[in-house]
Amino acid sequence: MPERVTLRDVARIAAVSAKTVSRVVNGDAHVTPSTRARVQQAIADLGFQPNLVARSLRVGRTDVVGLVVESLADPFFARLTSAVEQAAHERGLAVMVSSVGNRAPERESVIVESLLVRQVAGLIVAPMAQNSAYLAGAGRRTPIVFVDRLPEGIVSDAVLVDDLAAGEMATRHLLDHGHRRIAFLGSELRNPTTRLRLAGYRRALAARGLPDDGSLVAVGAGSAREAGAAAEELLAGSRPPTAIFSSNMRCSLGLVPLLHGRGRTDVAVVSFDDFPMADSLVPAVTVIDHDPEVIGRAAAERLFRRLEDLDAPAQTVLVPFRLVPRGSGELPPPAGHVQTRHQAQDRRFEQDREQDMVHHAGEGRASTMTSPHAQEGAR
Amino acid sequence: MPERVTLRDVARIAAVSAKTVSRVVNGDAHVTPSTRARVQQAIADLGFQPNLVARSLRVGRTDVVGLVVESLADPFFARLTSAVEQAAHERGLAVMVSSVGNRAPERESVIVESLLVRQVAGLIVAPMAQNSAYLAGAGRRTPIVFVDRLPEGIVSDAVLVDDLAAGEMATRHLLDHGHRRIAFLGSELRNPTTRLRLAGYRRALAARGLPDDGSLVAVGAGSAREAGAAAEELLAGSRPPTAIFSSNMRCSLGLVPLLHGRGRTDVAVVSFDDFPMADSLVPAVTVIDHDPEVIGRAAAERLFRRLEDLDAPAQTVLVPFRLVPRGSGELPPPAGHVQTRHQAQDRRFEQDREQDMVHHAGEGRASTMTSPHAQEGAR
DNA sequence: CGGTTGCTTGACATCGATGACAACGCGGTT
DNA sequence: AACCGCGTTGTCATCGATGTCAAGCAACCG
Repeated sequence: MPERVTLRDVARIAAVSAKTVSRVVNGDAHVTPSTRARVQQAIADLGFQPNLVARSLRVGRTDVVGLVVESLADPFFARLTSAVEQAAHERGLAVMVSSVGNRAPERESVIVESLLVRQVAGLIVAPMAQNSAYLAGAGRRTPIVFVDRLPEGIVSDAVLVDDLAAGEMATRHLLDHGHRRIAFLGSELRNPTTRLRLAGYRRALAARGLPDDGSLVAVGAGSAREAGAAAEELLAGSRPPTAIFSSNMRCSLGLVPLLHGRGRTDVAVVSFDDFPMADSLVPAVTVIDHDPEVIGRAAAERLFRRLEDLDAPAQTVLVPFRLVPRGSGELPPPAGHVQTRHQAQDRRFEQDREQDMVHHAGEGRASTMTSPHAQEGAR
Repeated sequence: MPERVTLRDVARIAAVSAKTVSRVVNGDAHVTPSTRARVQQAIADLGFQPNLVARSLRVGRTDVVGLVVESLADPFFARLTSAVEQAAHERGLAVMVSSVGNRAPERESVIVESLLVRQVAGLIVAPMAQNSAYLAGAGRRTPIVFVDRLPEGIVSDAVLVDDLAAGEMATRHLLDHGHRRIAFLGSELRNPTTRLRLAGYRRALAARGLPDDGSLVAVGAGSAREAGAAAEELLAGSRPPTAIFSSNMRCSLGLVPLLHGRGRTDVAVVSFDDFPMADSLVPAVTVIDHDPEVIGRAAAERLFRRLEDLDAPAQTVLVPFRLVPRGSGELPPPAGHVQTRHQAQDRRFEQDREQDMVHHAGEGRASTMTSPHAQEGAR
């Protein structure tokens, strides 16, 4: 077992003090070229590598950022993680990831604490817990950026897509293609994301004066399988929907195979979240695309800036989304259901919301961006 | 900014020494119930949380494992990461991930070193570099488990699928369905995985006395797009293949959409690596399925055992794979090409290799498992 | 009742690096 | 020649926890 090489070993070989070695290692200018060379030679000879744990203890902070997501097996979070990792790496920071698992939102606080005791410099959290107030204390020491979901009970930096506007756009897209019975398929309602997308769905219906038919709203599916079952039930109803807005990827991964399996590819579908192969199916699946890489990078950048200025007011960053028409969302309702037909058929992207939006949240109140931005979607 | 609470603060409040607080925190039995209670009270009052960085410095090792993969955006590695993270979490270990990116295998050593200086307790590495000998020195201090690819130039623990046997099985499957002109689609040949799968392909052909036609081997595609282009070229040849063995997911994600786009779904396809939606396409895609979760967990378990016994001989663990027939791999060659037709049509899994194989590598030589196991696949 | 055992508890050094501050050497000034 | 200033280098303490070892104390024994 080779011995560990420390600063002092190098110092001894180079016949200088440990402090001087430290200076060389850290690129301090106050070292004469000759000593510097001697030290560097000794470092090379011994293969010295500084112990970042010791440095972290001394300087009181690590160069590690913590990332808490629901599941790394979920492609959305995987790509988000990938982007965070890349951005961090560019700044010389490492990333510790922890996944909460969709079973137990209450595990979130345990996971977060396990990162905090490891003295991470900052945290990026995709909150599962209904209320993130428990993080308020921690957030005073360790900056936290929330992603994907707006945290409740805490004012902090956040990076989000405008779920309400996106939900509204998806629904309006189906309305524009003549559908009047549009179902909403979603996961747990305790998830704020689902709630906002549902609110967008309802807003779009209301804008056309359509009733909000509770029998068309199927929420609670925790897995793709359950989502498929929920969809099956919807279609088996007495007045089945002619179109379905699937409000997240998990739902879509349940819904789409079901439709194909049952030969019901006549049902129009818009999926929130793009997914692999969505464009190879027949018909290809129309999606709301929001790029997890963009979200991840934005969150990382936000965190970096926060690390440089701990006292700036909290900011909420909204990242762009767009609707990608591919076929499934442009299917007409069956004859007898058709009522009107709008344009927007051949445009590659119905709307590309190139918002570079940055909102400044007030000191004292939670930042909110639901109302102002949901409006813009109107086309 | 709230002050940092340390052991000594707790000690002062509880009127004991720092050491005693340390004992309570670490569950040391040699503390009387009454002092223990007093200390616990003080800990609770102050909200003390131990500083793991300081502890790590003192005990000389962190409770973090490092994971190096090609790309977290790749679902295979994402799921592998997820499994590693879960297994680690169960042991109270954190995970630092770093992705190398497929552009620059030479970055691998930089990434590995950035984890080593952070004093990770162990490493799990999916090697990109052609030669991993540079890790030999590091591996003496920090245990390393290689996954997915057999490292070259170093003897170490490894967790792998038997790529050669799997490549052979995929090819034989196509042969069994009457194909005689079978193409091989793969990424860079410097990747040992690709090389082994190609070797399996050739072995299967040779076993039937078929020539190894170089014009049917398309390798080098670095992206899905390139794989699609390569496939297009194959099909445009004068004697095009009637079947294609796509040797990894990236290739499949290029190949399959291309075939659908060109209306060439008559070409038989077996894909190495399952991918989302593979079973919803028409025809559904026959795949060699090897579970990244199983690999990840196996690698983590291997690492844990290694951490407990640093001197045991290196082990190579082979994880099971299976061929999942779904349609695309069972397509017959077009009339005039048909020669024979075998059975094995309706069995759900052609073979489920429930190997729980553990190989013990000799001390002095690289562990190899290519020859013994490739044989078993014969059916 | 002295000595021994056994348990609880504390003093101190230590892990490896770095911040604060001082000493030192050298050249230039008056 | 004594002094000053400046840049290089070293000494020492420190970050927060834990291993070592010994002191302190009670019970128990002969």
